This record gives sequence, structure tokens and C-alpha cells, in this order.
Amino acid sequence: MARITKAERKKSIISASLKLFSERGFYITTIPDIAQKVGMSVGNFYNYFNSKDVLAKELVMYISQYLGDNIRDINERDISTDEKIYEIVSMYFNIADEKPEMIEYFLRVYLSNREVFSDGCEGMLCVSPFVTEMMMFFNDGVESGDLYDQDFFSAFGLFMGYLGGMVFLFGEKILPEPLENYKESISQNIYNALKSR
Amino acid sequence: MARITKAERKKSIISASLKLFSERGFYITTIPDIAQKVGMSVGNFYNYFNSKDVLAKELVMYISQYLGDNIRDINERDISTDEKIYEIVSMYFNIADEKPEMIEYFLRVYLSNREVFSDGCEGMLCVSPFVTEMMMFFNDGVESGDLYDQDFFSAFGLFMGYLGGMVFLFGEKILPEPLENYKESISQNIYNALKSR
Amino acid sequence: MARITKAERKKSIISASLKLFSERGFYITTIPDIAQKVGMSVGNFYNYFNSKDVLAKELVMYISQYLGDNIRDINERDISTDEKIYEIVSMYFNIADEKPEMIEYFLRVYLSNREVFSDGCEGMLCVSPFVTEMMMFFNDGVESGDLYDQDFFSAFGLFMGYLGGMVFLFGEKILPEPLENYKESISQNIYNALKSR
Amino acid sequence: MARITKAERKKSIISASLKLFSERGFYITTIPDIAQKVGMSVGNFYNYFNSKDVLAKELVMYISQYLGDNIRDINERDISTDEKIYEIVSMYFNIADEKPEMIEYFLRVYLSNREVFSDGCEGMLCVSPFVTEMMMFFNDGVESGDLYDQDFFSAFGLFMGYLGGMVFLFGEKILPEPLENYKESISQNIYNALKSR
DNA sequence: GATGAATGAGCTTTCATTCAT
DNA sequence: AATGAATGAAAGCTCATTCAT
Repeated sequence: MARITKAERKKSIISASLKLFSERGFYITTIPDIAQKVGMSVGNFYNYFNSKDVLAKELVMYISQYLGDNIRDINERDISTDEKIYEIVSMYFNIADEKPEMIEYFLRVYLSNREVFSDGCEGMLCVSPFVTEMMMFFNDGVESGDLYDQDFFSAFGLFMGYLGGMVFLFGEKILPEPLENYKESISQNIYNALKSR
Repeated sequence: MARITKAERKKSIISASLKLFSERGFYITTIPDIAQKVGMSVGNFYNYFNSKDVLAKELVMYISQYLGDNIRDINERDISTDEKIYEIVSMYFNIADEKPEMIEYFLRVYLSNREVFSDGCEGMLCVSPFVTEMMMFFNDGVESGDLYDQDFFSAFGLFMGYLGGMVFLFGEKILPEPLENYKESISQNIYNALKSR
Repeated sequence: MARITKAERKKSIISASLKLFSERGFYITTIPDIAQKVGMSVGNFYNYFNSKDVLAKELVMYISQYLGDNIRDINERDISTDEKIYEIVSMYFNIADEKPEMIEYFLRVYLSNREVFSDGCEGMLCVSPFVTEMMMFFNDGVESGDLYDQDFFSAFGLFMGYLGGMVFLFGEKILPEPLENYKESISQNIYNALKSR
Repeated sequence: MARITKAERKKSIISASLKLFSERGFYITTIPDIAQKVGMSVGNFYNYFNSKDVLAKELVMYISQYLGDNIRDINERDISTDEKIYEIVSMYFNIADEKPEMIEYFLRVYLSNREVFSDGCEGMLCVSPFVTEMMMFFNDGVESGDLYDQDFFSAFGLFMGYLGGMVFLFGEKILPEPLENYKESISQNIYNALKSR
């Protein structure tokens, strides 16, 4: 008899809330909304997460882990720095396409509603798996002589700001073409910006 | 006797609400908060703006106009494209420094709470003065042979995503140095990314 | 045109909530209950009191003031100590009869739900007008040689514990006779207990 | 192998809930709180007590029995009435010292949350072992000529109101000295109040 | 007897907006 | 134009109790 485990139930709350938060925003989405989408009572929701804020924080950590894992896979491959850039852009846009809620949550909920994360996610605390891997990527690139040795945060801001901006424009249906089609040019732009001079 | 005109009163609501929205977020800020900061009654607030959402939309347009004007000034100067890039970056960071509420509102309120702007600010409607000027800048650069001729939105995403990302990192107190110090390297990175190949 | 002032409205909340709290208890009584009894919306209640707890605290202070004023009137009269005792007992039982909510609130809400009053009513903070007057009564009695000079709190505990106990028994409909009929014997007992030896 | 009997399990619920109710109050204490303190599941709690209210009622009866037994021991001794008074006061204060939850429960839960006890503990139903013994004490005292023959409830109110009041003041940390030190004076006061005239 | 996930009604509190003055 | 008391719907969260296992 297949029973639904507590872990599975928790996973389904994460999945449902991620979608709702990213589509409607943090404050518009209510606990009843989430409970209903999961098919569970409001009261029971609180057996899994102590508060709406706690859920929000777990979601960032979940996404950060997911992105971090994906970047690590790329970092560990034996390919050139410009290929890595292309792979990261590609992976990011693929996620934006197939699991848009992940990227959208990052952009719309985590980056914007700082008051929700101020207690417990100070600085980059809840996002470190992801940031750490980006740091690895950058350091490797500099070490191999491919990238120009500059302040990490400037490179990071370029890379992630750029990708976030594109996903935002895409989400707003402003882009004339699908994200897919931008992979090449964007990777090229990023490489041109960061390569050793 | 100097009377306070209706326009001045409206201006002071804009000013106060811009600060509150950018510091606390759209949903956390209440109309009573705004009224109190302006020194006006809640009821009277509604003589100037029909709803909280309408206010929010006017604010984006106000900021977009402001940024657009500043960029036009730069566009009209007789300087090279890479100098223009530096000037735009410089201007953007100066605003982030001196009137942080403008940039923060853009990033934290406008870009994130799309539901608020969905009716009336579709696409880039409320933001066109700003986007138009960026388009002018880009077209001029391409025409003069300085910039590589690519999809405008890719260039736009890079430019604005980058700057937004840096201001965000700065706001989160993650940057090791003041924004000021990044002007050079960031302008350089942007130019390298966009210049003709 | 007779307008209802804000102070009058506040007074009517005090009056209604005092009755409800004393009859049903603090936790059973809800804000909607109170609002309904006053004939006001739930939201508007919060224009008068910031929270249920704050209301509870204002109620004790209100009662303490009321009792204190009554005792002072008696203290200031030119009568013997045993007559004062009789007058205090009499006043207390009259209130218990005519405005039972006052005494009941004291016994059932204030004395019992300490968690509600722990922040702001520490010690005897919210009850000092009343306690102070009892202290005056006792000191005068000792000074005049009528009362035995003992620890004030022992005398206070006897006096108030006794009266509270009787009102409780009365409220529980356990007393075979109306409170009225006990005034004499109780005053006598108190005097016998406290008089100088 | 020593098995934990059902009676022992029940006893441990009584013990744990008595402490929690007396410390935190009836409504603040939750069934999960109690179950956790006992080390039992929430569901299992309901195998021992059908509801929170039922538990509350059993607790009063338990305490009443306990106090009643103690008073009977004193009543049966061959000592004078004033010595009995001292012994009762002494016993009461000792309990207040060593098992404060018993007295506190009486004062804070039973006497105050009448709605909980209204169905099943009407009048003195749940408290009769205790009241009966106090009645015995009083009747004996009157019969022996030591106590003034007055309404029992007036004497009872004095005695128990006084003791309850002192324990309350003690619990509020208002008393300048330990309860212990008041035994003498309080017994004296009670005797003076009740003795035959 | 024992478990603890699940229920759902109900609580306190908030806030955009209205409207009589 | 200006006031602020009033509304009421809705939010986050709690908890006694049940029940399938």
C-alpha cells in the first residue's frame, strides 16, 4: 500500500507554494490558497511549517541548493570557461522555461521582499550554495587565465543581473523571441565583459 | 501669503510614499503611514490619489521620466559611446546614492509586484520614457559603429540587469566597497560586452 | 445636535467589555462579542484600544481608580475605625450588588489571568490607587491606636481576601442570604481580627 | 517486569497538567503541552480523559480530596481550637510552598474559570470533601464554646479568603517576607475574628 | 493502548476605502 | 480641500478533538 509520507507531503507544499508565490507574489498568496492547492487543511499546513515566513525561507534555500548543484555539475566538467558560461546561461534559461517558478521566486519574492528574509537570511546566508558555486566558477576562470581578475561581486552582478533581467523581460512578454534564442548572444556578451584583457 | 498648491501637496505625497514603499515594501506600507508622513489625513489622501495602486503607478511614471530625462542629457552630449556608458553608470549610481528610493522603488516595488501594475502598466507602458532613451543610446552607438548590432533587449537586459544587481548587492551591504568605486570597472565590462566585434 | 464623542464611545466599550469579561471570562469573550455589544464594527474597536490586552489593563486601572476614590471618601470622614470598616465593607458589597462586573472583573480576570497583565501591570502597578487608599486606612487606624500594628499585607490580605471570598460565594449562589445581611458580622469579624490587643 | 499501569499513567497526567494549568492558566495550556510533558501522544491523552474540561474537573476533586484529608487529620487531633487554626494555616502555607500548583490551581483555575466547571461542579459539588472538613472544624469550635456561633459561610469566607489572598500576594512577590513568617499573626487574626465573644 | 497527522471553526488583528461633517 | 471615525472582509495562526493505522 503506497502511503504518503510526511516528507512527500512537505515536498508537495514546497512545490505548490513555490508556484503560487512566484505567480501571485508573497503577500497576495494566502495560506488557505496554498493549503487548497495541496489539498490539505489550513491547520495541517502548520504541522509542516511553523509560519509563512519560515516556508518562504525554506523555499529560497531549496532553490539555492538546486541552482548550486546545477552549477557545480558544470564547474566540474572539463570544458573551457566560455563553454561554461554558455552552459550556465543555458541551464538558467532552461529552468526559467521548464520550472519558471524557481527563477521567478528568486527574483520576485526573495530579492524584493527583504523584510520577510531579514531574520535568518541575513546577507547571503540562505543563498550560499548558489553564490559559492558562482565564486568557484569565477575563481577557476581567473586562475586558468581566461577571465580578468576583478572584484567578484562586479562579475557576479553582471552575470546574475543580466540573466535575471532577461528572465524578467521574458516574463513580461517583452522579448520578441523565446529565451532560447538569446543563449548564444548573451553568453558571448558575458564572456566579452569578463574575459582577460 | 504663500499657499500650498494642490500640485505641491501631490508632490509631497509622491515624495513620502516613494520613500516608504522603497524602504518597507508596497504591502507593508499603509495609507495611514503615508498620510502621517505627509502630515495629512487619510481621507484627504484620497483627494489626490484614487487608490494605493494608482499612486504606485504614478510613482513608476515619475521615476521613469526622471531617469529618462537624465539619460537624454547624456545622449545629447557630444561624447563617445564608452564615455556615455560611463556617464549613465555614473548617473545611476549617483541616484542610488543620493535618492536611493528611486532605484529601490524600481527594483523592489515595480519589478516585483507585477500584480499591482498589471492593469495600466502592461509591457513597458509606464516605463517608456526611460526605455526609449536607452534605445536611443543603443541605436546611436550602433549607428556610430561603436556597438555591436544585436537585439536591443539583450543589450538592455545586460545594462540594466547589471546596474540593478549591483545596487541590490549594495543595498544588502554585501559589496566590500562603495558603489562609487565600481563605476570604472562596470562601465568597462559593459562596453566590452556591447562593443562592436 | 447631540454627537457621540470619542470619549463616550470609549466609555461604552469599557462598560460593555467589563460586563462581558466578568460574566464569561477573558478568553471566552471575543472582540466581535464586545464590538457587537457596543454596536460597532470589529475594526473600529481597534481605533479605541490597540489590543485586547491593552483593554484588559485599562479596565483594571479604571476599577482600581473607582474603588480607590470610594475608599478615600470614607477615609476622609470623621468616623471611628470600626465605622470605617463597616463603611468599606458596605461600599464593597453595594458595588458587588449594583455593579457586580467591577468586583467580578477584579476577582475573575485580573487576579487570575496574570499572563495578560504581566507586561505593564507588574506588582501592584495597575492597582495602586486602590491599594494606596487601603494603606491609608490601615495607617490611620494604627496611628489612632485602634488597630494593632502589624504587617500591612497581612491586614490587607485579610480584609480583601475576606470580601473577595464572600463575593465569590455569593456569585456562586452558595450564600444562604443576600450579601447585605453579612455586612454587620463581617465588619465585626474584621475589626476583631485587626483591632489593637 | 514492572509495567506502568493505567492508573499510574493517569496519575502522571494529573500531576503534569496540574503544574501547567496552575503556572500558565487553563486556556494557555494546550493538550499537546500536557501530552508532551507526560511523554505521551495527544491521541492517547484522550484515552484517559474525554476532554480538557473533564480533566479540569477531576483536578479540583483531586485537590479538594487532598486538602480535605489534611484538614481531617487536624480535626481529629486532641488540640484546642486556636491550635487547630494554626495547624490549618500552617498546612495550607506548607502546601503553597511545597506543592504550589495545588493552591494555585484552586485560586487561578477553579475559582476563576467558572464556565469550565459550570457543568458538573455546580455549587460546591467538586469541592465538598474540603468544605465539609472546614464545616466540621467550625462546628467543633462552636460546640466547644471556642468560636462564636455565626453563619458558617461568613467564617469560611474569612478563613479561606484570607489564606487565598496571602498566597496570591506571595505568588505576586509582593509580600516582604516568606509565607512561613506570617503563620503566627494570621492564625492570631483569624482566631480573634472568630472566637466567641 | 498508542500514535500523530488531519480537521476546521474560530480567534485577534489589519487596512484600503468611504463618508458624514 | 480636509478630517478621522467607521466599515467589513480577510489574513495568519491556534487548538480541541478525531481517527486510521
